[in-house]
Amino acid sequence: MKMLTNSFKGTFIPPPFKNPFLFSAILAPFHSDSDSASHHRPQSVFDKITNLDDALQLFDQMTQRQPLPSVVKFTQLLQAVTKMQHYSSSIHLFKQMAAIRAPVDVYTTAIAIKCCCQMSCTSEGFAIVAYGFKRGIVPNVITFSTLLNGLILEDKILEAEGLFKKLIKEKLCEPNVVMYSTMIKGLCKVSINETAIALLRLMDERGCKPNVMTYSTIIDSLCKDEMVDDALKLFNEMVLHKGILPNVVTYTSLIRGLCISGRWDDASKMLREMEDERISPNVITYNILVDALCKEGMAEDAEVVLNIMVDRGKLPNLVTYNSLIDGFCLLGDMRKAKEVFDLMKIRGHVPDVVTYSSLLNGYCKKSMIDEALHLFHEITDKGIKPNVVTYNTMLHGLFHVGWCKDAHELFNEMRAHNQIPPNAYTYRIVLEGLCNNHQVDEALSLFRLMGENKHDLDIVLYNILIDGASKCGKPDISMVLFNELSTKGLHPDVWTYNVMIGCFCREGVVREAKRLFLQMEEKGCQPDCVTYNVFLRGLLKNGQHDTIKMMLEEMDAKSFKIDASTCSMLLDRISSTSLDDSLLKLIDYHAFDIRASTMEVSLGVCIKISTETPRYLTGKSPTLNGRWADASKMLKEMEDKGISPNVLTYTILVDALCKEGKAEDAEVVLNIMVDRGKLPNLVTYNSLILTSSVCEVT
DNA sequence: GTAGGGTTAG
Repeated sequence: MKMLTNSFKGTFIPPPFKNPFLFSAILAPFHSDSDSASHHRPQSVFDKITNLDDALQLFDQMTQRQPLPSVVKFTQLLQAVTKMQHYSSSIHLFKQMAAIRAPVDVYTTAIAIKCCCQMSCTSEGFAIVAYGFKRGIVPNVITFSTLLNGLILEDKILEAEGLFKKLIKEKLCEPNVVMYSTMIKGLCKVSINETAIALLRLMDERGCKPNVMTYSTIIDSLCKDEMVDDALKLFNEMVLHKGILPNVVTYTSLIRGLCISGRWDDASKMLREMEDERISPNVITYNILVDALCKEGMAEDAEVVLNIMVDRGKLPNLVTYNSLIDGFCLLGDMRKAKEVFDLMKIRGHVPDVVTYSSLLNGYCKKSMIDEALHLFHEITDKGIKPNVVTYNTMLHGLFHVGWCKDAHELFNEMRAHNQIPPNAYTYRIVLEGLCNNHQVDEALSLFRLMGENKHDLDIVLYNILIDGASKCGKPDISMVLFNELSTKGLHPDVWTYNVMIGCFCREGVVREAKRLFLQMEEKGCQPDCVTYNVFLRGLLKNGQHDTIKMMLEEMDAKSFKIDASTCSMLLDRISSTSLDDSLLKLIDYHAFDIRASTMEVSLGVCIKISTETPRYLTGKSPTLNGRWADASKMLKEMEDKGISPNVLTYTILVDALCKEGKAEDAEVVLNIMVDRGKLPNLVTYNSLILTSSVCEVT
């Protein structure tokens, strides 16, 4: 709080009113003793205050009046300042009121407490309660709800729960629907949805009826945790059993939940349903659709949504444009991204750090490093403060093109200024960047330095290093790191095991890989699809064919799919007759979705460099479904980098084209690969044959 | 006459 007050320690020199008309309007009630004209006034003249300077000057006038204006006038002024979100000013005014013994009551203190809470200083809010006590102000359910909300905003859920229980136990106030809803929000914030629902039941039992906000809070939380079906169940209960009408927020949460679960049809049904109920989607609803479509690589569809919203009179805002720009950047379509960028400026929106970070990401992704660096400097020139995401994006871009020295300098700049401290992602990007550029030793020494600085040494960083060391031919480092996990109190996760199994297989120590494979299950870490694929490739590579059949059967039982490179290896071994071709039956070609996830794995090198970049930052995996333009660009990019496509690369293209019904194009690719001296293999022909036979039947 | 809770972006 000292910090807050310090910024105000100078004397108050009220600036001239920006709006003289407003000045007289506000002062009018104080000049006349008669209130006869009061019913012609709007509800409160304080509503008319639109800027802080006017409010501060008015406050100054009020404090000089004799006698002082009523507590209500002061409270209204304080509320006006608070509504403008000038929380620190509100607190300052409240303190001035206290200093001059201006009247305060339970309403005034509630506003001041809210301001403290909004500034993440809930403890100051409690101090105000104590101050109020001294002046005979008894906190009520609103005061406590505000404090409860403050603790939740600060992520102090346990303390919030403690306060909530104390209030009930000591009968300090009777919780009402707002207080219950606030506590429910806190529980939802840490994803304890079951407890939140239990509290919903409890309040009902205690005779406090939940309302649409209470339900919406839980529905939203379930949606965020991708438990949309549970959310829909609760939605039905609310509407059908409790007769509570959903509103735009309820629908918006559900639509978002359906979108993130990829349930586009259901999302559009829900949109129709809400419109049938005559609830208009608002800007947020539309923005969610725009954003979800962009994240799925459907920026063009998102643009259609944007135009629909304009048609319906809902003006897109900064968030809308930022999502769309990001969407086109993700697609690598910088021309469209720039087009939207220009459009938003024409329509009067000022691009912010998010806008610029997206564009930066787009340039980095396309290896347009000069453009990226130019933009990076332009951001500061425009007076926009780059944030940690901006820096992370730039760092990622520099590593991606192998400019390790520049990346290192930028990283040092971040650390030196301490204005923008690196976060967990920064360290991931830097360590991974160094490893990808064969600088494992640098990565390792940086990592050790971080340990001294007591940075979060999480399992993800270990995974990056273990993998990096192994891939750079330093398996001994991988082993050391893996073995020290337990001394750091860290538990290997499925990634760690996958990386280590891959490491042992690479080194030809299949026995050790197998030991880990068995160990992970014992330790409660279930092998995933990647584990099986990695291990299977290890077995194939090292000629250990005896357990392969069993592995394939296990994968089948768990519905894990074989990825492209495993499949290719397997077929290669079968065709070279060292493996029983009855195994072919175990490879389900129809289930072999080579287009999307497999493509990522097989084109690993390229994808790592480019497509994964933005998704990596958001923690989601890329989807390349139907992104032909991108695929072809990627092919060009890899050729530009001197990486020749191999049989697998071509086969993926052939298969993807076949699955899209473009068998003729696939045949062209087949001819190209032959021309370039890459011989089509069994999978290549199978893809083509499968398509032709389907065509003939239908 | 004056106070509290739920939905969107990198």
